[in-house]
Amino acid sequence: MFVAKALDAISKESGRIAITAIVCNMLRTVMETTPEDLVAVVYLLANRIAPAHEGLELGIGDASIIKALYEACGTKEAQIKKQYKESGKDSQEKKKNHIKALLVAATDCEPQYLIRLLQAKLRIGLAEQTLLAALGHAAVYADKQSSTPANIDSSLEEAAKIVKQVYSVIPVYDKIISALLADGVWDLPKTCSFSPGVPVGPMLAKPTKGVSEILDKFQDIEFTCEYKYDGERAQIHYMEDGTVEIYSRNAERNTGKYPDVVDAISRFKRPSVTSFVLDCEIVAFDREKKKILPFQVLSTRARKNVVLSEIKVGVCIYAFDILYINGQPLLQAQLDSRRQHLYESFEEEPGFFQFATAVTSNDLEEIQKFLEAAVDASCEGLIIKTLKKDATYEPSKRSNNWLKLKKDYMDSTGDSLDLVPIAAFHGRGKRTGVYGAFLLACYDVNNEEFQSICKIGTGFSEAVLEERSASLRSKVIPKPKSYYRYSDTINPDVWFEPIEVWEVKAADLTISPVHRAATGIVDSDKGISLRFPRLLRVREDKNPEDASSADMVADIYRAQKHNQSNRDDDEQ
DNA sequence: GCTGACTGCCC
DNA sequence: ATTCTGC
DNA sequence: GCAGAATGGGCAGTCAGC
Repeated sequence: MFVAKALDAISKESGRIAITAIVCNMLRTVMETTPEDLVAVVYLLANRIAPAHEGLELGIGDASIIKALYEACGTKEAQIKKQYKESGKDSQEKKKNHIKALLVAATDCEPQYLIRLLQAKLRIGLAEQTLLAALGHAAVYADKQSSTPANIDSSLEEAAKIVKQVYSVIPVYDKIISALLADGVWDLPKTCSFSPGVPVGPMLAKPTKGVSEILDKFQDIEFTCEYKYDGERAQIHYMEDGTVEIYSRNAERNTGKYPDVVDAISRFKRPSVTSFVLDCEIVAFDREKKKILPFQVLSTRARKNVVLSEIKVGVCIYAFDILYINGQPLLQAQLDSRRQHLYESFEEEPGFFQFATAVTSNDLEEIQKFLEAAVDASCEGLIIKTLKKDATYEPSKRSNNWLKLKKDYMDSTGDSLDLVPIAAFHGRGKRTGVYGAFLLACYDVNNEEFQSICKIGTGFSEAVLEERSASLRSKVIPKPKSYYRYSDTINPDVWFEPIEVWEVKAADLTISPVHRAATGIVDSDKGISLRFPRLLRVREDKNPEDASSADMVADIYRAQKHNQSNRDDDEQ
């Protein structure tokens, strides 16, 4: 099959330029021969079946693929599973071969079905941004009049930029492609542009290690600081006809999850406002105690067809930006002007709708204090934003105009623990042949046992991952030790002797349904786990018995803002 | 009707 | 989410 | 610095099997 061959060619290339060229050529061919197929081909390459906000999903994951392969080829399931996980590369190949073989043998609708299986992850170095660039390039070639060979390269670059920009504002391939085929790239920003009701890619922030780095990056620029709330990013669209849509960070339609938010709009919107697009964070909120609740509480909310009267977790909207007001897009406006619109157009209602707490200062100590205050108010940290210059809203971009500062990014602060790898999982893709993730444990001194606390799979350079895999491979044991505490549902590929100690950083500690650290100390039968665990370094100087103890884990958990039962234990 | 595995989507 | 890496 | 690809905890929703 034509597409399959192209994918194969792409997977053999590593350079983005080469990949873009292959995709571009494929798209050109389709445009010239069967333009009506272009949308389908693009969706195929994008690994999607519909725009995110339309909420279609496949419901096919690894487990189903393994089973399907089993049923289709009659190989033993266990064997495939083994190949698939154990020797990733081999199994990747085999899997591909299986699918290839099936494609060859397939009839009628089968190929389509099998290709869908592939959709889980393409992992061939082609993703959205490259596809968009290729689409732009292909459109230049299709536009015979304008492209003079002399400046073809800059034309290609410009076209890629246009397509990416347009996609960030209206992420609907169907619309972009039909506009592209009808009127070409150069007019695309006019023929296909932002429209209320369609989610805009939310602007993202770059991680930053400390206040001094911020002052460094924003040397002569005016900037402002805001609390970074720990909830769910939301983009609220309010249309002229009164319709409301709420979109997630990844452009999923969340309207049905937040009827309470929809209901509150008429109260916090000023009467003069006839339409808007609001950028905000939805945060779980205890209105009786007037307290922000942890993300984990927010995530227990029902997600589909929620009925207003049955809501158990109240929610407060923290608004921080506005992209559209009364028919006028504000994406090109500077933040100070967008903020002015924001403050003028809405009214705060404590516990329901508030503006993100903000301070404008360039004093290191003041910002440091503001960060402390943010953490004290149950926030993750700060977002620091340019205010008047280079301060437009840049959809989908992790722009330098927004920086995020969290306590756990800073070298000197944040929770770091010393933990013992007791098991591992075979890596896939570029981790083939080494372990892809490890199961970590703390040490319970009292019971002399190692209790699982989290898995870890990030923070390793390739070299370190190679070293640790080699080192631990010689410590594999056939069965877990009797003094390992873990859940049966974990199912690692290999178990280890307790030998090494790794220093691990985390953003938070959470009560876990699966991990066993400190079980019986803060909760009678649930353990503690880590949020966003990553490897800092290997502690060559420590023995497993010197790892963080269950008691220490419990202490760190209790020290977290959210978990303090009352305020009496705070220092004066 | 309940349970557990799987999936998708939040972070 | 966080992190690393090829280009 | 971008883009992509490794990987984390944990929730509700879904569905097969008991």
